[in-house]
This record gives sequence, C-alpha cells and structure tokens, in this order.
Amino acid sequence: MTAAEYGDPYAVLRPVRSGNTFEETIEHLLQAIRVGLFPPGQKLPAERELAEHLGVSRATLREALAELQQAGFLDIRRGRHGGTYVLEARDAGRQGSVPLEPAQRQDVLVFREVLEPAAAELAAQAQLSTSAREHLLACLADLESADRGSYRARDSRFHIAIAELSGSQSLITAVTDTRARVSALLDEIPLLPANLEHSNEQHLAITEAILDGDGARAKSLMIDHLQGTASLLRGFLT
Amino acid sequence: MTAAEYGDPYAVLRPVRSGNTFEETIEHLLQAIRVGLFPPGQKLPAERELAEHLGVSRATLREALAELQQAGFLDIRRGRHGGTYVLEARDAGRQGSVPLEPAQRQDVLVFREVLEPAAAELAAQAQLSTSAREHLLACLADLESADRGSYRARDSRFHIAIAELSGSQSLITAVTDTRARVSALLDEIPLLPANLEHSNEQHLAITEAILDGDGARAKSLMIDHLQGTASLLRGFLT
DNA sequence: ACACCATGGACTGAAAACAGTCCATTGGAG
DNA sequence: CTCCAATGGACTGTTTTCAGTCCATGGTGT
Repeated sequence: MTAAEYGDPYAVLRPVRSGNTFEETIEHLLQAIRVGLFPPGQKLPAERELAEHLGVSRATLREALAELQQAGFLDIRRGRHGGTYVLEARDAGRQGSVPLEPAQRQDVLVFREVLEPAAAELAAQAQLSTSAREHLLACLADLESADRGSYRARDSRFHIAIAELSGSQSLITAVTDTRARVSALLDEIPLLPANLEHSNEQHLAITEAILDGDGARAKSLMIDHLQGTASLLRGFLT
Repeated sequence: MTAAEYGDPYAVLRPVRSGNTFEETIEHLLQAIRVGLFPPGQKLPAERELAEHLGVSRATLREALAELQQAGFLDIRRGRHGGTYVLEARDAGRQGSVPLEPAQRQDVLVFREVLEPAAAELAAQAQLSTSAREHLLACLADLESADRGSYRARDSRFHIAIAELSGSQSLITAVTDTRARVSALLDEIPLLPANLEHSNEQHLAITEAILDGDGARAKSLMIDHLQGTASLLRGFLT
C-alpha cells in the first residue's frame, strides 16, 4: 500500500489473467513440485486426467510438461506403465528469479503469520481420523530424515499437511500459495544446521500439540516457529 | 475434506482455468460491484485502462461489459464525458445462484474467521495515516446510512476497508474473495432490523478499537461480530 | 509369443482471445 | 460556433487454446 490510495479499486479488483495459459500451467506444476507435493521419483497423474483437473487442454498441458522436461524437472516415459516422473531437485530452478520487492516480502511474511497459526489451531481442534494422524506423522518423519537438498520441499509439505487437517479447502489453497512464496525467499539465504535443528524440534512440538488436540498450544508454537523464520529472513535480506 | 484422502494432490494443485476469459471477467466485475467497490452511480475506469489492469484484451472486456449492461448492472455512455456507470442494485442478480454445498458454506465461514480478526488486529497495530482513518470512517458512515437495498454491499465495503488498513495485499484479496462468498450466503436469508442494528453497533465498536490502536480489542470484537453472522447463517440454512 | 491397453505423441480444424487500428459520439474549451 | 479530446464502438489479421482423433510404445497377463 505504499503508493496506492486507500479505496483504490485496483487494490481490490484483481487481474483475471496474469499470463497465457501455457505459462500459468508451468507455474502451477512447478509450485506443486517445489512445495513437495510430488516428491522426486513420484509419478504425476496421467496427462488426460491432469489436464481435466487443471481446466486446461491436453495440448497446452503437454507444452508445459515438455518445457519442464527440457528444464530437467521431469522424466517422461511412454508405454504400458509409462508416465511423467519427477526427477531429483536441481538447484537451477531458482536462478533466474528476481528478488521480491520489500513490500511483497513483508506481505508474504505477514499473511503467513495470519494463516498458519490459525491452521494449526483448527487442526488441533478437529476430529482427526487415523489416516489424518498418519499423514501428518508421515510428513514429519519425511522432514526429519531430509537432507539439504530435500529439506525445503519437505518443510513445505509438512506445513501444508497441517492446513489439510484443518479441513478448510480455502485455507489449504492459501497456505500452499504462501508457502511457495516463502520458499522462494528462503532459497536466497543459506540453510544453517543450527536453525535446521531448532526448526525440527519446533515441528515435533507442533505435531504433538495438534495430535493432543491442544489448539492454543499448537497455535502459539506455530507463531514462535514462524517468527524465527521471519526474523532470520529479515536479518539476511536487509 | 469429506471424501478426499489426506495427501490428495488435487486438494493442493488447483485449476489453472475455471472457465473462459469472458466468463471470468464478468465474475470479477460482478464481484467488485456486489462488494460495494463501485457503488451505484460511480463510473468504472475507462475500457482501455480496465482491460490492461485485468490482463485481458479490450475486446474480451467489452464482451463482458456488454453482458453486464444487458443484465441491467451497467449503463454505458459515449462521448466526451462518457463511460461505464454502475446502476442501482437490482435483486435479479442472485436468482439463478445455486445454494452452496454444506462443506463449502463451512469453509467460507471458517476461512473468514481466520482472516478478518487478523485483519482487524493488524489494522489497529498499523501506523494509520490521516487518509487511512478517513477512508475507514467514510465506509462506516456509508454503512450506517444504508437502506435495505444497499446494506450488503456497504457492509462488504467496510470489512474490506479494514483489510486495506492492514497493509497486506494478500489479505485484501483474500478478504474480498471471502466477503463475496459470504454475501452470496447472506442473500439467501432475510435482513432483520434487530440484527442490523446490532451489527451497526459492532461496526462502530470495531472502528473505534482500530482507531485507538487497540489490536486485541479490535480482534476480539471482530470475532464476536463474525460469530453472530455465522450462527445466524447456520440457523437459517439448516 | 501374442494380444491387450494404459500411457505418451502427433496432427487437424475450429473457436477464443489478442493486439492494433480506425470510426463515432459528445460535452467542454477557446 | 468550431475544434478538441476522451470516451465507447467496430473491424481485421494473428496467435493461442481447444476438442477430437488417431498413432506409437512397451509392460502385463494369457
């Protein structure tokens, strides 16, 4: 809101299109991969099915997939049990990215601190099924056994899993989107072992609070966790 | 999350397109009008400018505008001081709408209760400029002087104004979107004078808390306010 | 070996969306 | 009274996107 007037219609009326379908499809898929939704080795849904879900023609989806294959993110194979497979993360993905404007950085961090504590609280208050609990624990275990290359994606996946437990589709979408933006920020700063270890302790504590059904604790732990990341980011990105 | 498995990629990987550009453009404009961003009598930005902001060609925008004119929402005039003017609200707008699924209703109400209290708190904690304060007070005054026909739109506008003060663009967008969905729900139930008066008292109290810079109070008042609406809705829409 | 069939690959014609250009209208400035 | 400028209106050729169809590949099960 630096320059815009209050009451500016354009702050509220958002763009209908932000690029062509092809580019937006790439962006969606890339986000899903970066955010750990499709870990390396996993097969994407079949083209026909994926195209339908994305609301995009198969031709356009295939253009996007070809581009991602070209860039080294995907391995596409034909045949009876062929498919589109996710390759090991390659660092190149972020190189061309432009650092965010300070206002946008602030926006991401603020919005995240609105969404994720609420998600943790809702998750703790929800009636969690056995499969829900197992999903959260599986994401946590994956994260704890991550190496440097896979950490960011699994971290995102864990945070999204909490949103999934909240039961609100809108919250899942918003958290996913915000996580992808935070990830882009985090990729600009180093991954320090000390921070990493501390984060893992926090992840464990948050998980326990959620599984205990202690909403207030889950929320407060999540706030601490996010503030740690936020101050780290603010420190590095002066 | 009723039927979907936890970890379902499709809960996270959202559609790229949800219709053709023409339809989505109509939806965006209609939302902006319903949400009180463009009150009756106001002129929309010129076609060339609006098209650019929406990321849509002028031809497509014009198709959408023509449709909205046809439906009685807009008055389009040519000439030196011509333009696209918003007409008085007509009730027909909602008639064809299908009632939301219970899960979606729940989602809207939950997500709203995440966003808006946070927005109120952030607004109160922010360094508010004079113009920001005036904007909020203007929206409040409009709302207090509303009649039955204009109430919903001005109510939305007021809630969005609070999000604007928070300074987070993502929050503005999310609140706007959620307000539009809540409005659709509210249009299915009667507007009772008693509720209306109570709401107006709450709006005043929230505004005062924000202008006082009392974040905790603003947040807590907003929670009360939303829960009133939520239980009203849950009562009517059994 | 062989047929099967789910998957990716390739092509075509139609429809949608776009960018660019020029026209028509109309109230105000000079 | 005339001209100007800002606005909507209309047309054209190009590019993108789409839906539909058929082909190619290569494990699986018989």
